[in-house]
Amino acid sequence: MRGRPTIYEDANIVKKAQEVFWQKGYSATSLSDLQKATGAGAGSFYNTFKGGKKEVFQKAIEERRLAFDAFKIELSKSESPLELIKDFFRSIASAEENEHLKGCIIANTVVEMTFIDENLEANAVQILKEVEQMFTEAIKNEQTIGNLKTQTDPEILGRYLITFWCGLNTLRRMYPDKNILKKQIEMQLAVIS
Amino acid sequence: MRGRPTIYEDANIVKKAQEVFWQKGYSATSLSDLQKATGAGAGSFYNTFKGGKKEVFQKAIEERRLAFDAFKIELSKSESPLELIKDFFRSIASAEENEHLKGCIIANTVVEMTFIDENLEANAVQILKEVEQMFTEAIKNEQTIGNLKTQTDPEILGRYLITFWCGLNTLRRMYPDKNILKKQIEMQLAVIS
DNA sequence: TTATTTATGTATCAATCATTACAAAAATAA
DNA sequence: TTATTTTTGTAATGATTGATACATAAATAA
Repeated sequence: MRGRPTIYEDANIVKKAQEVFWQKGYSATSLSDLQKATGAGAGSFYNTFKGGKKEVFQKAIEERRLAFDAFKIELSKSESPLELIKDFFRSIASAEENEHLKGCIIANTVVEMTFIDENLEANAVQILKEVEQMFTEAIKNEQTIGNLKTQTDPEILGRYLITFWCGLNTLRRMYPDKNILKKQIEMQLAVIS
Repeated sequence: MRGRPTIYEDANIVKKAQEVFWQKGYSATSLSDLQKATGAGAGSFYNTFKGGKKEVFQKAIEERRLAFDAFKIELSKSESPLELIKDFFRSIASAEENEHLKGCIIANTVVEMTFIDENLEANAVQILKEVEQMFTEAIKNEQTIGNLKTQTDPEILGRYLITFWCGLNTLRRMYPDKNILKKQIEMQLAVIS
């Protein structure tokens, strides 16, 4: 390969940019913020991402989708997928305060982008729907096996969990407190049993 | 009273500005947006609100708090407060698509302002906590009277409802569909019975 | 070595940002 | 009428926005 070697790798820029977007959202994050966070100047930045700020944001969101996909694979290998999902919720309680305040970047994006950018909005909604689908299928399977008392439509229960996930996204900011969150999470998970 | 008469009344500017903030949030709303929406030019605008954009936003949020307070008074007069609260949730389902996409301006603000403006954030969180408190007390009363089967701590159930409220704020955008929302709302309200 | 290619750093762009300055308009008080 | 007060509209402010232009650095291929 010819040419001056790359210092600022794409993946690393996206990773650093994601951190900023996660905290401040899309609109409130300036290119100056991104340059400070990634170290890359305007030259490198626009050389790597012709689409500018928006493209990097999209990549940051896409990276998050991959994280969900990885969890999905873990789920498919698990002997008790629903328990894994429940533990996923439970793990929220013990997160650091800073993590509570950041919340879920996908849910944040749905709220922020509604009248701002149709594509970014639809993208984020789609990811949440995929997560919901993951919940729904896990519940459906457990019901089929006979591991669940509740016979409520798994579609409703899946939506219940994604609604909870999004509600938790705000509740964590209201109460970034381990004990409060833990109690709340256990209470809501008990509905799926 | 001396001086040129006011064309753009404070309350009306706030009302029109609120509509824009509700849709686009704080950061993505420019003063140009507000001037277009309110009709008032920079002169009138800064003459009325010395604090500029931020002050108008605060006033818009405060107006929303007043709406909640009005509901609280209605609640105190009602013979079945909990049922009124439930109907409040049920009424969400039949809102217009545009209303779904706007969501709850307070919940939106909590999400948007976290790392942007400490005061606006804390303000919005406080309002959500007051609404939660309203839920909690209504539930507590019904339990005392003996109208509720569930003996779960009313504090937990109040938080359950505010979590649902915030979750719904995102779910409505995922599914701005009357039937889907209605089913979901009934299912979640059934927990409080 | 020399030509070519790619990445980087810096200067700069026009556009927009929130805000201020200020003169004219439009009312009342004297 | 004239002085005073307040609101309004417009022009301008300096700062910041996202993005581009371009020379230079730093590598490989010929």
